[in-house]
Amino acid sequence: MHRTDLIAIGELAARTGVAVSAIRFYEAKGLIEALRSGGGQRRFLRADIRRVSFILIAQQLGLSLEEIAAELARLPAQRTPNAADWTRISTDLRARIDARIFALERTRELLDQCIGCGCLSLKKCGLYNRGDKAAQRGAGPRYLLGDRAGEIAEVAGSGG
Amino acid sequence: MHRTDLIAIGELAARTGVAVSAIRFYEAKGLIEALRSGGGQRRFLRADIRRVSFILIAQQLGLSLEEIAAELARLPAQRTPNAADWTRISTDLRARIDARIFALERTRELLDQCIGCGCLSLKKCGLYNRGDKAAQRGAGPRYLLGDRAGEIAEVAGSGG
DNA sequence: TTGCAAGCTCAAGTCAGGTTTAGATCAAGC
DNA sequence: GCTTGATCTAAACCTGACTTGAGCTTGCAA
Repeated sequence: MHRTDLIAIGELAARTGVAVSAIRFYEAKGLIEALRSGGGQRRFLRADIRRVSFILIAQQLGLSLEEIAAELARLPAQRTPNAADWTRISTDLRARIDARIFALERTRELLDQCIGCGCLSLKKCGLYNRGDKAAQRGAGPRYLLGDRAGEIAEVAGSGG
Repeated sequence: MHRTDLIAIGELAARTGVAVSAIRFYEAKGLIEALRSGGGQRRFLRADIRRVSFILIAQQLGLSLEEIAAELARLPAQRTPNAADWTRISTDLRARIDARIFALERTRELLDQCIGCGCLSLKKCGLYNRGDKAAQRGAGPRYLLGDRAGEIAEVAGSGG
């Protein structure tokens, strides 16, 4: 542990490619924690570079910040995720990807049937009927309920 | 053409499973058009049931309302999309699905490599380096730039 | 004719994931 | 000691896709 083990927010930003404002935002959301200098400036551990990079990866895989926070909360605070942690987490993530691929393949099948018939029929079209189910889930913006990525998986999974 | 060829907003909502407020919203955005009754209430053509169902399907495939509006604008106004229209459009959509599946498969490959090594390394990790690129795209919420669904396709497509 | 569900408009609110701005303070080099 | 650049906080703003609410009108059936 050298004295340079603590880094400023600007360096963390530079190292991860994330904007300074985003890092503050992540801290506010509880995804990362910061120590403070005498003058009140944030000081991060080098380990936080990995934490932030994990956030970026998980985001790419479609997790919301809330879900990411939940994953990170399972790690010992302020510790770099080690190989075992990462294996567990990334195995979970892989299952998500598998589900999304499966759902898209199912969507493609349905679409192929649609291309064939050209009907866009409310009664018969598998694609439409999935949308219909989604719409009947109740109030609230469907977008926010996860219909962008998650919905397709769920509906296809439940046998449309 | 019976006299019941025109339907009220409530019926359109019921037939499509979309909230009345959402239909008004779509009209405001120019995705659909409404005639008006003597008293000023909206009256839709039955064909609009198909238009709305198309909106739902396209949304499931990740198109924004703006993109959907663009697709719909290419159709003759107030006409039911016919088989030829639908074939063209759905073939386009199929290409999108293919791209997304491909991108996810690539992501899965990278993740599998990661599971093996457990490094989460900034230098070596394919997943992380993609995130890094995304972060460097400039200002604005990455989420809104299409990184939720589109980004993965683009980055993987451009040869990672 | 009355009663009430369904419809109308317009403005404002919501949610995620941040960015931007303003005005003040800190840290470091010369 | 001074200047300059980095950082601080708090609040406002942004996009997309809607919903909610207030206050008022239509339309249809009994």
